[in-house]
Amino acid sequence: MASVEEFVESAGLYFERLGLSRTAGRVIGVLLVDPDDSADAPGLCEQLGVAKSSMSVALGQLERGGLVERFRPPRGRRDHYRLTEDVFGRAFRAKMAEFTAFAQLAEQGLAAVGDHPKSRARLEHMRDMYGFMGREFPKLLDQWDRERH
Amino acid sequence: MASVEEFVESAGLYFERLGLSRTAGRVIGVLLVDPDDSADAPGLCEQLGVAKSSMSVALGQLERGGLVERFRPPRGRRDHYRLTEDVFGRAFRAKMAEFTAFAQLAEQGLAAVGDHPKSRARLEHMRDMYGFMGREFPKLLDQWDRERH
DNA sequence: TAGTCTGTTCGGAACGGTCCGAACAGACTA
DNA sequence: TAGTCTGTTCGGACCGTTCCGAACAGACTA
Repeated sequence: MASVEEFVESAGLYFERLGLSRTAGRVIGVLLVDPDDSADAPGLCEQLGVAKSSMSVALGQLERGGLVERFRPPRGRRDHYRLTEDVFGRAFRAKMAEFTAFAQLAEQGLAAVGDHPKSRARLEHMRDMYGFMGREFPKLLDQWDRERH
Repeated sequence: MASVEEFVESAGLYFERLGLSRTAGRVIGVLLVDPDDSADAPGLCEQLGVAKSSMSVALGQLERGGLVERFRPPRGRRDHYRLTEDVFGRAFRAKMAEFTAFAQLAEQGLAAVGDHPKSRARLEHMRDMYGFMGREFPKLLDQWDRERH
């Protein structure tokens, strides 16, 4: 119940629900508990029992998503990967984008629906609520930054 | 760009990313713009071009998730479905649960990892940040309720 | 009771996403 | 230049999910 393997497996599950692939999620799990700050692709393949091609696309996903960054030590031959400084800040900002996207979806609905009062009221409620969250959530992030640093 | 069909299709896409099936998402789209407050299963099948078996499982998902509720008009023979009063409140609360789940994932990591300072610092940061969001987000919902009603 | 209507459950088909091994491209070494 | 190492891309296989049509179960009507 407290082994690193189990944690990595859980992380794979959790991050998969965020839209990542299972492998990408497990990579994040490894990087979270790794005593070193970084890992390299062959090591990750070995540790997770995954082909290097799959690892390549998983790491590409993570890099494009800004969750992981790639670097190469001086005089090194292979890339290393580590979590970006504010992985979690980024994850939260992605959530925020989701809020504004839903507000826009409501706008689309308002543009499409006629002038039925109930429909409009529903969609306006949706727009206002997601808009409110989209505005307030970043403030929460700022508050966290202030209280922490 | 402003037709109801397109809106329903968009809604299907958007809610699919929240973990619903495509069909369930489109059902929500229909219920959002429907001038009446409700729809019945045969009508939804007709409108979305979907088999009634698929509709049955989609509506079951939505009902179990608390997004849609089922009722039967007096002397009626068939069930009707409508969005629950605070669909969006529920959606936000689900997000909140996600936050606390990630805080717990961090706890699991802390229990599994040794005493490597960097690993612990990362995981404690994760735990604290998601914990903070899990505590503060409900307040945001309360604030919204107060300002609105 | 037989017939009709509503909704659920089941087995199989279809689809999208992920994975693997192999081929490939570029950088470095000898 | 030939050989080695690292990382990417490609085609095919696999897996889980969602869908459909059909069979089923329950409530109501005549």
